[in-house]
Amino acid sequence: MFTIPKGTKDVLPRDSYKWQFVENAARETAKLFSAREIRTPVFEYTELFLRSIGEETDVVSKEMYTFNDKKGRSLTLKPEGTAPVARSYVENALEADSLPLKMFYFTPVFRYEKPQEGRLREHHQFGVEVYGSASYLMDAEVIALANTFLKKVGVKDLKLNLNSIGCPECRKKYNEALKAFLQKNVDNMCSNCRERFAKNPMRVLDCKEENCKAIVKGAPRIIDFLCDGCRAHMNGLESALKTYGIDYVINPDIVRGLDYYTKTVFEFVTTSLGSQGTVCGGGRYDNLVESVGGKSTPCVGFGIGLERLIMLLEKVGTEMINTNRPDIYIAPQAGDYALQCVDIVKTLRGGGICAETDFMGRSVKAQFKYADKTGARFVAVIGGNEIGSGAVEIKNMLDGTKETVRLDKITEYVRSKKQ
RNA sequence: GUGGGUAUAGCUCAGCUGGUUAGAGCGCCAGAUUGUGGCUCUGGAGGCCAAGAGUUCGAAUCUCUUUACUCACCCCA
Repeated sequence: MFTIPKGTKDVLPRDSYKWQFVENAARETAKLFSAREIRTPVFEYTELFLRSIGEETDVVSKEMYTFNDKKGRSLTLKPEGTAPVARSYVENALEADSLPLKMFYFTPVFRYEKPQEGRLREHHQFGVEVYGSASYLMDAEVIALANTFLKKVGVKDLKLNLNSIGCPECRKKYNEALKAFLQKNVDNMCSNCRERFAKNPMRVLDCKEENCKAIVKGAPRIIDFLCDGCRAHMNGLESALKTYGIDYVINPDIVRGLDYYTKTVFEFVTTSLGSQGTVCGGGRYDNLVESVGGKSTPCVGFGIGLERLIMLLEKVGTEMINTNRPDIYIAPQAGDYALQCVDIVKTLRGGGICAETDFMGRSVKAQFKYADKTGARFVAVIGGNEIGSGAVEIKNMLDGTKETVRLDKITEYVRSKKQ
């Protein structure tokens, strides 16, 4: 017996409607905001991710699926969706299109991690990336897009956490201040944090160790060290969010783990998913395009984890509309009528009706059960009476009522009733 | 990468201190008189009890190893 690789999941026929529901909502929302779809390959040259995400990050340093192809080129399965879009933007000179350019995508992303609740080695993201605008209005727009989508899909208890990690200039000052603050307690921190202190002191802030939590209390916050430009950006974003009517909390602790972020960072977080509560993460990355070889271009974007989102919807009991149901099931009264049923089904399908019939030689009763389970909206039995009279009783499976319809009018009948 | 936990039918789980043919619920299939679902009742199919080794007269049950899964840390979606 073969088993599925660790950290991956099949989407089964009985569940695929959930994905379709979420993806349709995402597409509709993207369209509402005039974002257009972009598709990039599942793998890229490894160098792209080293440059853009940052070699010191966990994602790059230990989580990438990297391999050599037959010509010895180093390729990597995409560990996130943003860098490939940046590569494509530069490579295809998309700045020649009118800016701002709003894009969205669906993509699998691969990270070699230890799987747990809400964390997989292959997961899927709905992502949005907007290029060309440095305005805080665009940050708000992108957040509003995410918010609209999440609302549309039916999640309620998500909290928007907002922070600014400044530009490289303010961050440098902040790191110095933070180090100075932590200096006296370095010896009392956990071993992880001692390392973090040296490499990236900001990471000490979200340590869960009680000791470190205590040490960190009262630490300077990046948000207090913003330069005038970054501060104005943040203030502007806040007022724009108020205009959109989107609630948020400033959370000085959120620091995204990818090096390309600047200024605005945000997360939509839930408490219903255990410790993997981040359903959507994003922010501004004004230096990414340049680091990938293009000309300096301001950008904002986010990624939403589809598995986590669907898990959340299941948990809070949101109804995901199942569109994978036959409109009508045509049941042969006995095997002799199978061909007549095929003929009727053929006609119905020609008219755009999703029609199904028996392929198992089952009794009428068993066919009704089957039709019920597949969610068929109507059922009609075809036998001697119907062929003789040219009319059939069509049963409405929702309320059990029946109506008599002429055999050559079934398509019109179902079409008029099905919406 | 670091720690816990769990492995028995398709799914969720019972199987007490080791004792004969391994159980339930759900699901699946089929019946409950004549061509009609959802409720109820009856019957049926389906398990090398994760794998390997050991202890024992005897192991799903005890011990060890392996593997898988899972949760938390880390990181992220």
